[in-house]
Amino acid sequence: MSDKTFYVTTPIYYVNARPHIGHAYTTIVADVLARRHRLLGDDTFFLTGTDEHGQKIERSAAAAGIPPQQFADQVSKSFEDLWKRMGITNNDYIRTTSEKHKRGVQKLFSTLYERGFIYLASYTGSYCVSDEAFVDAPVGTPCPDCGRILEEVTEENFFFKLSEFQQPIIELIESGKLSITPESRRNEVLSFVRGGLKDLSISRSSFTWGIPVPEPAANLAAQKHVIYVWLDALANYMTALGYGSDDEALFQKFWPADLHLVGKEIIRFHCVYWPAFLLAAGLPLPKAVTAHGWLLFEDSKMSKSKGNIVRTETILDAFGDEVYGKQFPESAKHERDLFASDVLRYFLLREIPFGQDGSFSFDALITRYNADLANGYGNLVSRTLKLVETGLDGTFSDVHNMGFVVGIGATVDESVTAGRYSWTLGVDPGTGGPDPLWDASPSLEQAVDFYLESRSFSQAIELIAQAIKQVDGFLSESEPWKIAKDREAIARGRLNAVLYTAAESIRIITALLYPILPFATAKVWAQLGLGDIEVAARGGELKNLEWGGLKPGTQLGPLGPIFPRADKGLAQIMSDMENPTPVDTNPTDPAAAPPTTAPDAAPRTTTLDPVPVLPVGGSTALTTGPSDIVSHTHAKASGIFANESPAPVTTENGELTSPQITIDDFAKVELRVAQILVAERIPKADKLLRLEVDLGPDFPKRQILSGIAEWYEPDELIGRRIVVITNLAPRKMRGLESHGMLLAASHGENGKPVLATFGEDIALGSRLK
RNA sequence: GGCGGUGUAGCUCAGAUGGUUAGAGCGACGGACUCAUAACCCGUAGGUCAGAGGUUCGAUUCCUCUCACCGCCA
Repeated sequence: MSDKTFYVTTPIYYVNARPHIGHAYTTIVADVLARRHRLLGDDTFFLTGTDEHGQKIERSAAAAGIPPQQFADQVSKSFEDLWKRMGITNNDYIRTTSEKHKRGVQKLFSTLYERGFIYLASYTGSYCVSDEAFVDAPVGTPCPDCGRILEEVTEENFFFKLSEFQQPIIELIESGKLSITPESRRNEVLSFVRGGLKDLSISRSSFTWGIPVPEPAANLAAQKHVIYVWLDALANYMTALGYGSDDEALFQKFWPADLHLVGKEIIRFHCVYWPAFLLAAGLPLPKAVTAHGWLLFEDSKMSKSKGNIVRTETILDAFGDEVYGKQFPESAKHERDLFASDVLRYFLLREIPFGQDGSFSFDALITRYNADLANGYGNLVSRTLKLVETGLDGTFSDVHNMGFVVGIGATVDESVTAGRYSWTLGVDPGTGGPDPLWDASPSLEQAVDFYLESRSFSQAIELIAQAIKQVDGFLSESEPWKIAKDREAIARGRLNAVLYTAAESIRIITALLYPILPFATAKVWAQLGLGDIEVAARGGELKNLEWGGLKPGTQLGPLGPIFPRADKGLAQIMSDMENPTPVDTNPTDPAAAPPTTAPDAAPRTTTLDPVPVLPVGGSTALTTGPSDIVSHTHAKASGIFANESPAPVTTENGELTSPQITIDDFAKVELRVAQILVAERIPKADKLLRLEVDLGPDFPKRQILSGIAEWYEPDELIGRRIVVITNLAPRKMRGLESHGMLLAASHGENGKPVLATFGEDIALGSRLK
């Protein structure tokens, strides 16, 4: 093990939302880097975890009717469980509700206070509950960030003297002491800081779900304060290492971090606030912050309100069971998970130029998998090793090189823009020896290393993919299957040479792919007869790769498919898993169903989670962006809400409401008792609220859109028992589907709705008749 | 409104400090092979390099403007 340490972090994920593919993306990137550094021999620490404090969590927990800690425990566990399923190799899992963390945060706060960077002051302004921040926009208007209505809040708060750090931070960034990538993000941060920094409020007294401001500062304030969630959250990077605890050994060893991986939406917190806190506290600063883009589903941003969030579990289950499980019916679930995780890792890193927003779709995932992994890498391994098995009895007699040079045709120079290189194998059918010209070239490994270090994952993989194609092409040209039919000794020597060249190339390629495909490369490694790839990684066998590592006499392991082809139908399966058909208790006459009229129909319909879920309040997750900005192409709120409106104009089908009906007509309407679990505004929709309602254990939870936003605040609705028409045909509004409507009386001139409710206790799901 | 970015083959994207026929992968079509996971290999796509103007012997690559989309800030 080298003396070098490497400390990489993901953001800690906010437990307001359950994990989705965006979280997995960040975590995968960190895992790839951690694995790469471990195999290089660096003493590596990889941290992830969850961010659990704040008003949003407090409110979501209240909505769920459970204490915040219990709420946080449940969601945090869902993240941790997912990382385990995916074989993520984080060294620790930090939770901001842990005692260790709380003490560390209080120490940081105290340090800042003692050093004179914190003062108490009163402030009145527009406050966004969702973002937990004062916002520079009028009270009552939507938050420019997330679209939720701003509230006026007056608070006596502790402030951090951020304004004193403008110059130091500019210098820090310009000098490169703090590296920010991609370049565009760096420029954004710089221009933000140049625009001036205001002192930052770093405490809250309007809620209690947070870490208390410690003595003696706390004594200054009339009320109890909790520490601002961002100060709380950012400190995790140190508290996980024991900062502020009795044992700071890890902190001494690994701090400062080599790399904070973040989503582009939280770059400012990491590149301005965080360095300022550390400068003020007199602590070393992280070396680099790298921001990645967002994952779009097909072409639109994933968001809860659009219902197009892809859950990682869907991919694990679908690829694991439908692809791997079909090929290996006896395989354990854990093995399937790891296989599917590899597929996702490969896709995200290969398909998306790192730093940019990337498009995710099930079709693209399957296409990429089949083309690169099944038909490419997997097939190459398969055809090569089967020939070795049948033609050479599974072993080689000697090291050969049919003119393959594991080099590239350009000098790797960090000043050179990424993307200039292509890997060229110096195939020399004549001499069979490496072309001396190539010897001076950087190796494929060096080139891949360069790209990985610069976080150009797609280019690193592309280079490897080219190598795979080259070897495949070499095999096709050399036609070893024809040589194998000739039993002459000379032919046998040539067969040895051809197949050794291919197999050794595969070994090198496999070693390079290990951080990206830890599960699949382990299988290939074993098939090559090289044993356990994890052992090889720890033993330094996956670095400084040189030709000849595959020793003559090594017997191949048992062969078998690595990447079974995925059927195109898998896309539909995954899509269905994300969009379970809503259970209609009364099947609707299709002819009566109104057409889906939303002009801007979202690519996918809304999601009603098929498994019992925690109700979730807001919609912002750390890595997915400040939320659900509805595209401007969405139509303005209009008459399509008529069916939701209390105004007695028309029904869903446009019938007048006045004519008499029979008891049979009434019997067609299914009314049931429901409880509102989640209520939230839909960005840029003035009238519409999105509700999730519980109809008791016999029915799935469902989403209802209701045009009552002008009269009801979301929070006052949560927990209320209401009446819902459950067999109304689903209707799509603003890209979301509404499955039913709620009953309300119209009141007064402007038709203010009053929700129908009950004076007595009543079981959820009970039918009104 | 200010600053910045992006706009290249059906799709996803490379690329050029300005210069012979603008590239790759995927998809599609044709062919070949049959060792391999119906895979691999070879060939085919004629795209006004968003639009207009300018600089230049010459621009898709530089400059200006326009349009579209996006980001940061206000």
